[in-house]
Amino acid sequence: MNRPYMTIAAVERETGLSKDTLRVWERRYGFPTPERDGNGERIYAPEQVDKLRLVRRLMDRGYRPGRLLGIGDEALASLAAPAPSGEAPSPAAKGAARLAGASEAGALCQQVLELVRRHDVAALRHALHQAMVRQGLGRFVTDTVAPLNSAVGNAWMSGAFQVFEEHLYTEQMQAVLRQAIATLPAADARPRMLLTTVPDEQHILGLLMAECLFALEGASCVSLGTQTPLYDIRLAAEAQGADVVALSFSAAFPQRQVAPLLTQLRGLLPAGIALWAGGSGVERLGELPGVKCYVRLDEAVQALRDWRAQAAS
Amino acid sequence: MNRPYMTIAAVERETGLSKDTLRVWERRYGFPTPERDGNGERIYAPEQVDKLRLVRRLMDRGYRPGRLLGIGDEALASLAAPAPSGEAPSPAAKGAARLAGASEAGALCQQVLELVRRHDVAALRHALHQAMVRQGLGRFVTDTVAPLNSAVGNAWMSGAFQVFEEHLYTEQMQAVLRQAIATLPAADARPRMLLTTVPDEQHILGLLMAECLFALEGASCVSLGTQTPLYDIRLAAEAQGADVVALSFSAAFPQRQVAPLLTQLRGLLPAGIALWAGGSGVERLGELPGVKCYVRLDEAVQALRDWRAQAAS
DNA sequence: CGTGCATTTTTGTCCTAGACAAATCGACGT
DNA sequence: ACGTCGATTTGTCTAGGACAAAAATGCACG
Repeated sequence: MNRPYMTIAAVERETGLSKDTLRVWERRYGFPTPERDGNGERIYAPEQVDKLRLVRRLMDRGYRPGRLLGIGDEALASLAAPAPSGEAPSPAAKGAARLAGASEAGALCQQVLELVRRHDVAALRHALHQAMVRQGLGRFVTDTVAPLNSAVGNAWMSGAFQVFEEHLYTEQMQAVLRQAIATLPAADARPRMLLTTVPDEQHILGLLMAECLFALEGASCVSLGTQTPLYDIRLAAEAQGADVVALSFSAAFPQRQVAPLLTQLRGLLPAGIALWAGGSGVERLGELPGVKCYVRLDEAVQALRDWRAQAAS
Repeated sequence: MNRPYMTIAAVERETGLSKDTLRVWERRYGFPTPERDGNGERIYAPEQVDKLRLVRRLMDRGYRPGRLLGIGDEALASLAAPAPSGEAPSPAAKGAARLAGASEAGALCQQVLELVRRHDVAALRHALHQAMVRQGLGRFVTDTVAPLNSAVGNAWMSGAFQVFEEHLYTEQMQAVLRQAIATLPAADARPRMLLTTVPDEQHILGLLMAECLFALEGASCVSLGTQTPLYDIRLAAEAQGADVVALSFSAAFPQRQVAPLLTQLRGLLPAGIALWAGGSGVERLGELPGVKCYVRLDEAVQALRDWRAQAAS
C-alpha cells in the first residue's frame, strides 16, 4: 500500500484543519514537521497526517491542541483508546456519553452499532426500518435515532469508528427517514417551516429528524438540504412565505462560528420570520436576541405548539 | 431590509471565493474595495458582495475574472441577462445548453422548470414522481433527470435561478430517486460498487442517478453519500470488498482539482479495485492511468456490462 | 484558410512572519 | 463552593512576494 506525501491542501481536505492552523501549529508547537518539495512547498508524511487525524478527533472530545502536541506519541495513543464510557476530560464533551440506553432502545443501539462495525449495510437498513415501523415514526426519532446519533458520534470521537463508518450509518438512516417522510401526507397548515443548515454544516440527520417531527405535527415543511448560503436562506424564506426558519447544528460544527452566523442571519431575515436553531451545536450557546435555541427535539416540538397557540390569538 | 457589512470569512462563505482570491483580486484588479473595521480587517459592502456573486456565476459560464472586473458594472449586468439559449462565450460552457429537449421529455423539462420558478414544491414532487412511474426508472434517469440537471445548472449560471431554487429542485429530485432506490431489491451480485464524492463536492444527484442505473443492472451498490475523505474511501473500499469505486464530479467542481485528486486516490487504492469517475466535471479531463472516465451515464452502464463479461472469463 | 507549436499572459495558491481578539484557564478572594 | 479578574491559549487576519499550471496569443507552415 503506497501512501504518498500530501500537500497542505490535501491535508486540509483529509483532516479538516485549515491551512492557517497547520502552519501556525508548526510554528508554535513544532508539529507537524513537513518536508519541502522542489518548489519549497510543504509536503506531509502520511504518519504525520495520521497523527493530525487523531489530534483532531481528540480536540472534538474537548482536549486542546497545546496539550496534545506537548505530550508524547504514546501518551496520545493512550488517550484515544481507553474509557469508552468513562468521564470526559473537559466540559466540552459533556452529554457525549448520554446514551446509557435503557430497555429496548438500548439493546437496539448495541445491535445497530455492531452492524455498522461489521459493515453489513443490508442488515443495518433492515434493522432500522423494522424499528421505525414497530415504534412508530415519532418514538423512533426521539427514542432511537437521537441516542444512536450520539452513540455513533461518540464512537467516532473515541476512534472506534472511522469516518466512512459514520457515513455508512448516516446514509442508511437517511434512507429510512426519507422513506418515512415520503409517506406522510403533504400538509398545507401553518406554520410554514423552512429547514436547512448553514455552509460548512453538512450533517443532515438532525434536519431530517426535525422534519419528521414537525410534519407529524401537521406543519408544512420545506427542506433546502444542507449548506445554504445565508443570503439564499433569506430569499427562500421570503419566496416560501415561511413563518419559521429552522437550522440544525451538529456537535462537530465549529462552536465559535455559531453565534456570529445566527446573528448575521437574524439581521438578514424580516422580523416577522422566527429563527430557530437546534442540535448539539447550540448546547453551549447563550441567549441571542430574536433566536430560539432548542437542544432537544421535544423542546422544538413544544415550541411549535406554542407558536400555534400564539398564532390563534 | 438591513444588509450589514460582511467579514472576509462571511464573503468566502457566501460567494465560494477563497480569502486568498479575494485579497489578490483587490490587489490586482482594484476590486473589491472593502472598508476596514476598528481592527484594520476588511469589511465588504453588501453591494460589492452582490457583484462578487454575479462575477462568480459568469466565471462558471466561462468568463475570466480579469475581463469581468475590467469592464464597467453596466456591461457586467448586460452579460448576465441576455442570450438564455444563445452561444457560450468560451469552450468552458460547451454542452451547457445541451437540453434542447425533444418530444415528451422536453415538455416535461419546461414544466418542471416552471414549477421550480413558482416554488411549488408539492406540485414539483408530484410531477417528478409521476414521470418516474410512467417512464420507468431507467428511462427517467437517462432521458429526464440528466437533461433536467443540465437545464437547472444552466438556469443557475445565467442568473435565472438563485442558489436556493437549485437546492429546492435537488431536494425534491433526491426524494424521488431515493424512494425509487428503496423499492429496488437489494442485490448481492458482482460487481460490488462503492459510490461517493470527494470532499468539496456536495452535489449528490449524479451519485443517486448512477446508483439507480447500477442497481437496475443488478450490481451491489453501497453509497457513502457526499464528501468522503480519500483515505476513508480506501478504508471503505477494502472493508466492503468493493470491485469498483465510483466517483461523481459536477460541472461546478473546480476543474483544476480533479486530476490531482483522482491520481492521489488511485495511489491509495489497491490495484485490484477499479476507479471510475463520472459527471460533467470530468468532461475536459485527459487520460489518467488506472482511472476510467465516463461523461454520460450510459457509457458507465456499458462499462459495467464489460466488467462482467471480463470477470466471467 | 486552417493547424500545430512556442511564447506570453492570466490566475489561483502557497510562502513568511507578525498581530490581535475571543475563549479558556487558573488563581484569588469571598 | 462560587464569582471575578488577570494570564494564557488559539484561530484567524494582514501584507506583499513568488511561482506553476492553464489559457490565450502569436507565428510558421501545409
